[in-house]
Amino acid sequence: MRLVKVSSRAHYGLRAMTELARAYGRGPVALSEIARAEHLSQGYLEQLIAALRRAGLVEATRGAAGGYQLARSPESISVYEVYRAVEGPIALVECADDGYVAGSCEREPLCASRGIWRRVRQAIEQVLSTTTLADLVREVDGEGACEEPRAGFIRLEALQHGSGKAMCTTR
Amino acid sequence: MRLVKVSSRAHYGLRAMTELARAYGRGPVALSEIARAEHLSQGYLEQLIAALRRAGLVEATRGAAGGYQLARSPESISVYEVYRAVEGPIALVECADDGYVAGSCEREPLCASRGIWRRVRQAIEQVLSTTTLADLVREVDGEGACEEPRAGFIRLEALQHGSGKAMCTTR
DNA sequence: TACAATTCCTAGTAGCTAACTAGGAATTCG
DNA sequence: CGAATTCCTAGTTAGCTACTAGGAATTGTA
Repeated sequence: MRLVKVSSRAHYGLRAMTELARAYGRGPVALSEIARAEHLSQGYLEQLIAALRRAGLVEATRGAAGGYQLARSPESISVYEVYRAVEGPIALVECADDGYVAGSCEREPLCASRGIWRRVRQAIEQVLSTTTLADLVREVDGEGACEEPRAGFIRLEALQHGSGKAMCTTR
Repeated sequence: MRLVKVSSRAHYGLRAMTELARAYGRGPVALSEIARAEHLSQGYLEQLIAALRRAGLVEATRGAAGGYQLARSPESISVYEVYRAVEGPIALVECADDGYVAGSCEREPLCASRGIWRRVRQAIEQVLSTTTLADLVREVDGEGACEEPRAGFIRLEALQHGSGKAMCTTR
């Protein structure tokens, strides 16, 4: 019963990236820490962060005391980039998507429903590409959230012991 | 590999509605005719149009020579109404959706990813609710498409014998 | 009055895929 | 050396979307 939905890949991937944005400039953060802070499965997160790494958005440091950090500043990474890295291009309906070859649907010239999906897609892309990780973090943590590193991982540690309340999940 | 996608319910439902918009003012159109024109499964379409009827968007005439017609003019029916009728409210991520009860996610105060999904949802709703069936049909059929009923079901008949090319489907 | 064409309703089903889990190899710090 | 990490690939499972099937009720037409 849900028409347009966001997969957990995108949701989790973005959540991981906001954690890295918060820790920007403080060296690598281990995946276990992110998983704990965001209450996500570490194994699953591994796959998502691998995609983010391949896209050049995060850098990994292997071995003990290793972890991940943003490859660029939070101000320069848009949510759209994160989205594409973990999910690929937005695919609403094939005939209104990016790779669509004009004419491959014979109904095309008379199809009255195509136009709207194109516009919806563009609206989504617009919002995603004009918002950066820094925007998201600032929105919640307040001004200066990304600029001046505070002592320790305040945000990360704050939520460690869940109260049993529901977490944000896809479903 | 698709992050945001439109279900076939919405896509098909909208396509059926654009056909009804084209036939507006000419009496009921049988489902078999719509199914043929849009190359959709009639049985599946039955379920979709039932939802549209319950939502008060179409009216049914039972019995022989029966069929469906728009309950209101194409100018007064937004795509958003169609969407909601067949799919329910837009549900991107539970914590950013309509029925979300503030505070039910304990991460809420620190969650930096919520904001963006709310904005994406609003952008989608904006596009959907400012576009009417008449807009869609006019876009494709040209000016006057919905105003002056032409003779016969030109548009409906035009595509009856498929050339074997791929049709617009969800996948 | 039959019958053909339609709407209406419910239940089932099959295949896909998202969301994980498992297991282990490679790397690096202490 | 060993603990902690990243890295990689191959399952697995449960849910859901997109149907199909079957039949009852309604109504214009011959």
